[in-house]
Amino acid sequence: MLCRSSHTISLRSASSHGVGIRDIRNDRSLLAKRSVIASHKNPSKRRAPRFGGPSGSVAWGRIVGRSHPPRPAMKDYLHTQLRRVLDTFDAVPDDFEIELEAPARPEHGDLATNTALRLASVLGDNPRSIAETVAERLRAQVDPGRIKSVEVAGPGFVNFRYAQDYLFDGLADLLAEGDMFGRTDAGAGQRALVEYVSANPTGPLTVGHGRNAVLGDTIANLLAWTGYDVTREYYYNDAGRQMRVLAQSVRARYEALASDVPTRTMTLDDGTTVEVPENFPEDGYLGQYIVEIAEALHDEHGDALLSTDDLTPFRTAAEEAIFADIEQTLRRLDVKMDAFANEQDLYDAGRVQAVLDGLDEAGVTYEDEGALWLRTTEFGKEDDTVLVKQSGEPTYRTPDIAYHTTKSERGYDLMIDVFGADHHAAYPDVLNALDVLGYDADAVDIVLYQFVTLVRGGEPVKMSTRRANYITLDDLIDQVGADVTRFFFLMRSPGTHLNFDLELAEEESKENPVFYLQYAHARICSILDTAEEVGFSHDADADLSVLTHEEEIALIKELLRFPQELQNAAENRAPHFVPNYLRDVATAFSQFYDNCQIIGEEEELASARMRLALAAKTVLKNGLTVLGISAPRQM
RNA sequence: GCGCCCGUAGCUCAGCUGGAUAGAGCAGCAGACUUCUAAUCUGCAGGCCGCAGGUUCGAAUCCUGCCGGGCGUGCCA
Repeated sequence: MLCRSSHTISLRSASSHGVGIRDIRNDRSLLAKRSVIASHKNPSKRRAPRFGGPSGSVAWGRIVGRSHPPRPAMKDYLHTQLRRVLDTFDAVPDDFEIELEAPARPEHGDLATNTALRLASVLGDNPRSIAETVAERLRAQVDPGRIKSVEVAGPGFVNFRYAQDYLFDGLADLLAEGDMFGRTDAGAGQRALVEYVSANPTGPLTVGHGRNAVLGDTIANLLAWTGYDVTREYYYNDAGRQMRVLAQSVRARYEALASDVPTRTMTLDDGTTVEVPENFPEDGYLGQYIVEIAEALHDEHGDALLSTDDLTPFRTAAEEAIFADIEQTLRRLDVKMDAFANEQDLYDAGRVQAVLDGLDEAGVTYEDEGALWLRTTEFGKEDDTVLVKQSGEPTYRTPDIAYHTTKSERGYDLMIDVFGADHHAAYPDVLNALDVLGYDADAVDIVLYQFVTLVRGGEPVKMSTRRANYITLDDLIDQVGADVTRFFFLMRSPGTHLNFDLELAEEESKENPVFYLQYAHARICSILDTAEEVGFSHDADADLSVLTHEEEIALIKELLRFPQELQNAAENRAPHFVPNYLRDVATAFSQFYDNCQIIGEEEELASARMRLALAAKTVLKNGLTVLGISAPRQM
């Protein structure tokens, strides 16, 4: 009796006039989250108001990408110069792509190109001699104020060395830009939607959700820093089986509180047993938080809810309580959301129906064994996929497709989904369906991350989701702190399986790489303060050209890479580039600090070094900000 | 079986849109604090880049086939 579908699709009508949705439940969740979907009920409108808008999206903070055109990067400059040279060769194809990169070894210069090597077969000449010609022509046209030398080396590389004035100009720009340094405009004028977390409100966030949240939040930051107008969105399923079982779980606990209810013994997957109230669902949620929600309901309503068959009060109470918990956890991690979207609104707005109609019109669905199928075999899958179950209830995939159509219609140029590896089989269906329905599936980009395994002293931590005796994301933050948690999730590529050793994280938090970065920042703050206390000062027109020490030059070069690093990280959806780069910055600063004094030097040099230290602090601060990690003034 | 991810130093991982002598952190060994934060720095040691073929002037990187681990392959989400 408790087990009624919220959404029943009649297949009889599906085959002829398109499916109809009988929505038995009209009393929508009372959640404070207002929907982004409700305002897009009209599918014919392909363009939605700019983000925020009448949807009244809920936010607790956002970063809006402010565009700040940087001075043309050296890479771009040399790219142009090289292109001009290549145009003087007849046989070079127009679409030949010039590659410029920073060599691994400093003796190979600051930038290098393999152009001659790659042209050897095309031009039928040996790479060395092509390189000589290219280098010679470049030398004749390149601005000596920017490029000090153009040399041929190795098998035929052309290596470039920066003129020192270029470095000093760059450093001055960096300082002038301050907390804007690093921002670029590749995404200017474009809108991006990043969907992440998207955990259903059935329990506390897990460590896996944490990886998702931190990855998504940081990718959103990166896009904002590269000029995109970014919206951060959380989607959850509140209309399906999961929430029903959740409500049933709460109800069973509530009944046990309100009256004497017989218990029964339930056997779990791992063979252990647990005593539950008689009416507790077979696949119910066993966590203590369910009991607490039931207790709160009982405190408020007494036994009054015993008489109703309606699950709504239980579901609503659970959803509200759990979402409050989830938001609290996300806040601790400084994970920001602009908007929430839910499944129920998609039904209410007719969007699920519209998808089924559209797919039907496209002829990619059929009815069999009482279910409605999507012909995924035509997209290269082994089997077709069920869209609507025999019970008349759509599978999660169907509203998922509908949700993505609403994203497209809201006019985003780029849509990123952050999914756990367990979703990799599902998202191709969504993309293919979008394509069939006439949406631009190419604008959707999926970031898949591998699972997190908690390890203690080399041994995997045994966790049972069923029992809810797992270490939650909150627990993890309690143990190692928000900064370490974020950093750990960000320092490795999403594609690699993450072994999170709790013992190591607790014991060695002092040795944790995140402290290395924070320490460098704090140290700079202290150095600058101390220098000022003893009477040194610096201002914007300090002469930077006195910075000629090897470590000073190396540090400047490292700092100037920052905008490009952020851009690479954003383009590749690879947040882990940033911690890796920042470690190099911190190292370069420490080496500078080790070799170069401020206090005790003559005033001009001291001022210039203070400016350089300030620049390093700026890059560390900005980088940590992108990562959502604090940059303390002292440690 | 099929699909996707992973396999690099003792450990955890970068590097993978092909480039020059394969890197970092931790662990190990040896050094550096009367000096602006030693949570730091310097040096040493540590590698058939899972295996075998192939493509290329050049392969950790691309292709094929194996081996090993993970995740999928639900009318669960």
